[in-house]
Amino acid sequence: MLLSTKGDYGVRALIDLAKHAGEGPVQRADIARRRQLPESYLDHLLAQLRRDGFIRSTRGPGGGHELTRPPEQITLLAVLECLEGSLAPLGCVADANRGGESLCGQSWVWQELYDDMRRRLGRITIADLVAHEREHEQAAVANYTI
Amino acid sequence: MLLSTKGDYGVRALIDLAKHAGEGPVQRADIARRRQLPESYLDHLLAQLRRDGFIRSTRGPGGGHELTRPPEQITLLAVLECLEGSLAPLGCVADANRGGESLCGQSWVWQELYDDMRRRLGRITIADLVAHEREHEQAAVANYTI
DNA sequence: TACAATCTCGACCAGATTAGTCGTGAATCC
DNA sequence: GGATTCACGACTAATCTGGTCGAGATTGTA
Repeated sequence: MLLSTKGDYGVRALIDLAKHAGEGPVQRADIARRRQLPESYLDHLLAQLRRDGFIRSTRGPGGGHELTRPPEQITLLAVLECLEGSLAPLGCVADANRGGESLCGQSWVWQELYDDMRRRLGRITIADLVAHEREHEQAAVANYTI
Repeated sequence: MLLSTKGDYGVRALIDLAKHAGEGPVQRADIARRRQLPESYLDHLLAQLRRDGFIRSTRGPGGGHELTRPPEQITLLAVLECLEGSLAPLGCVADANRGGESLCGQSWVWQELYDDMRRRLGRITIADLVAHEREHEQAAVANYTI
């Protein structure tokens, strides 16, 4: 498994924030409820996202979390590397890409795959994910009214 | 990290067997020495490869391990799925691809990436890896003689 | 038949990671 | 002052990783 729930949950949380952008801070409890995430675990993920500058948080009544940038400027790649660390498929590929040295046997295979994956994830933004989610809602509504 | 050392070591072992195909059984100790793997750990990997029909093993003096098929017919995909289980990047993708049900939020992204990776790995065989290794040896020798 | 070489298989283990929970404290608003 | 909300670190249980070890089965050879 390339990703743990950290990446998954974290992206879901950012989608939620993006969807409520411009409405003031969004509370942790609301994110957790809407996205079905354990709130106290979400806390850790938000902390990481804050440290890396994806969100800003304010305390006290009416406080909560907000994106620091428009969702069009937040790539899936950046978010996942923030929450998961390197996405390299194999240790030796990660080493090599951090200026390390030896590539292991089949790493030419992995390097290609890795580069391609990063390229793709670098082109997808949180805004894309929100758009996709909205489409699905639309579809659900359409089904409903027929 | 998508892969653990299991996949890595297992592939290395199969490359070794492919390189010595037609010379009779290859001993675990020799594979371990040549490929720099812990022998008793390699034991487990060979057991798994045997259960899945990639290799055949014989005991007693002169015994060892051999490929059951020509290396051109063994894909990297098959080997890795044998040793690592599903290569799906995310749990929900694995579920969906085993006839499961719900795909999670961003899974359209992952499904595409996953399909592409499987296609690629399905086209690479152990024979390709051996060829690649031989080339590198050639290159090393060439450097030497200059 | 004895013995040595090999694989076979399961038990065991230490350390890391994952996926959390919980509690205390700090900031903020009323 | 009290309620609300985030901040942060300690703690935990379960699982995975990357092994080691030992007793036993099988086979070739002298």
